[in-house]
Amino acid sequence: MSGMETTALLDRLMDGLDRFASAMRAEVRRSVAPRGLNPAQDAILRMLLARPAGLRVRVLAGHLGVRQPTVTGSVIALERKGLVRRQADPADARATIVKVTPEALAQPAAAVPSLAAAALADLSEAEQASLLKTLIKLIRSLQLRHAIPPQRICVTCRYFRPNVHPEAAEPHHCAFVDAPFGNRALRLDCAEHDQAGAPEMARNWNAFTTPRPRQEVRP
Amino acid sequence: MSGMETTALLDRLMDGLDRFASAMRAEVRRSVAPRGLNPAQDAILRMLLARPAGLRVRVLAGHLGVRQPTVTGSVIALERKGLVRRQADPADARATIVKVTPEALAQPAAAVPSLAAAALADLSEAEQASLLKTLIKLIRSLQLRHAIPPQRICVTCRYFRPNVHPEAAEPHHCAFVDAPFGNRALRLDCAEHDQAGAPEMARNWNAFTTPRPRQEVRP
DNA sequence: CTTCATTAAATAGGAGTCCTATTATTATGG
DNA sequence: CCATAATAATAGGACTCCTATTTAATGAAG
Repeated sequence: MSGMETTALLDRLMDGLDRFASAMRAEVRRSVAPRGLNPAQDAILRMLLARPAGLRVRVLAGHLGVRQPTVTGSVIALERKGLVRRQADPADARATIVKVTPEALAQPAAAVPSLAAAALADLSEAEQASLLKTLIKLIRSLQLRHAIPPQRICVTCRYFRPNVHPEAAEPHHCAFVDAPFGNRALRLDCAEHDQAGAPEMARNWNAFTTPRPRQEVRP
Repeated sequence: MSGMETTALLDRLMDGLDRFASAMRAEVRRSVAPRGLNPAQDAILRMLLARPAGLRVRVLAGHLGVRQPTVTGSVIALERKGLVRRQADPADARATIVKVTPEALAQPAAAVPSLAAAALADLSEAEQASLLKTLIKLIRSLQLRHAIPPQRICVTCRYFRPNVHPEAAEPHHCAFVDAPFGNRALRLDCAEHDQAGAPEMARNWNAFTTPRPRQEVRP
């Protein structure tokens, strides 16, 4: 506790994250503009590129933290551009499944040198690994609080064996590829992810997508 | 180098930051909505609250990473709500200075318990301090690359004496308040900040606000 | 002093993001 | 079979972003 403590540490952390994130956002906006996209469309596209089987509109909304009609709008814009197509879900005729088109798969990812990436690259290896570990903790926390839907991260994976090689530089083990790995290899959205336990989370994670009780606003 | 290395570490870091930032954004949207604001307006307001003397439209645009007409629009919306007022800059009749009104100052900050803040609070003290230090490094990198305008952070301050107490838990020293402090007290936007050296940065930092050469887009 | 390029902000116009209803349709459980 | 819940689409509105243009003030050069 020092005399310098004029702002809470948490506030400064939020500020810093917000600041860096806003720079990232501005860069994304500029880098996807030549392709005729914008950040929301890019986010949908990136999510779908990692899931060739497609996702329901509702699930997309959950992952992006927006409402269903917002996603519908963006998906329609992407459909007009030929990057996405919608089809009825065979398992439920009410639902729509959104998939990327082969054209979207063919488009190479942005080759724009990102200044945010450059800033991250300036950090030491150790600092990068530690930042990734911290980020994963944060994301996991948000999942447990139902603030965001479950990600396909190592920590929740059936194949994940944390710290089984305590002395090694790569203490964790992935039983799927049967290989040891370290913090710097922890995944955030692994295609081979298999949910371990806690199925009630999967059931509840769309809670935040449902409208909450109407605020009484006095004009 | 492990066999697990399917995605570059930098990509995962960007992903993780993006993910947490998007959750923060969604929370901000929901928490400021009852006040009739939205994230962009909130960002302008927070920036101005830390600078009672007001800022020019252009400077605001630079800090937020958006174009000047965008800020003009948001400021007009805030003016309608009585939270901000515009006045001519006495030093330059072309310029407009935007200031918060006493009403805006009177409004208490959001008391909404933020899940993002809770996730950060879950981290250990050491992890929080290390995250703050990393964020400041990242922001400093972005400044040096002219990706964002100079912040009033300790690292660029005339009063900052880094690591003058090498053995102590609070190794740095602030010559303004004449007190030692540690990484967890590093400031991101200090009202007492006084720019040290490198005045050419202050001159160049609006470079990214000026339109860049027109992209040749073949329709 | 007068021109002229530069700079600051506002304006116009357009695509898209968000929201809250509301509606049409399909699923599901007494 | 029918009430209820769930899925997505639609409508309507405020706002965010952009580019391009206009208006006005500045500052430097002849």
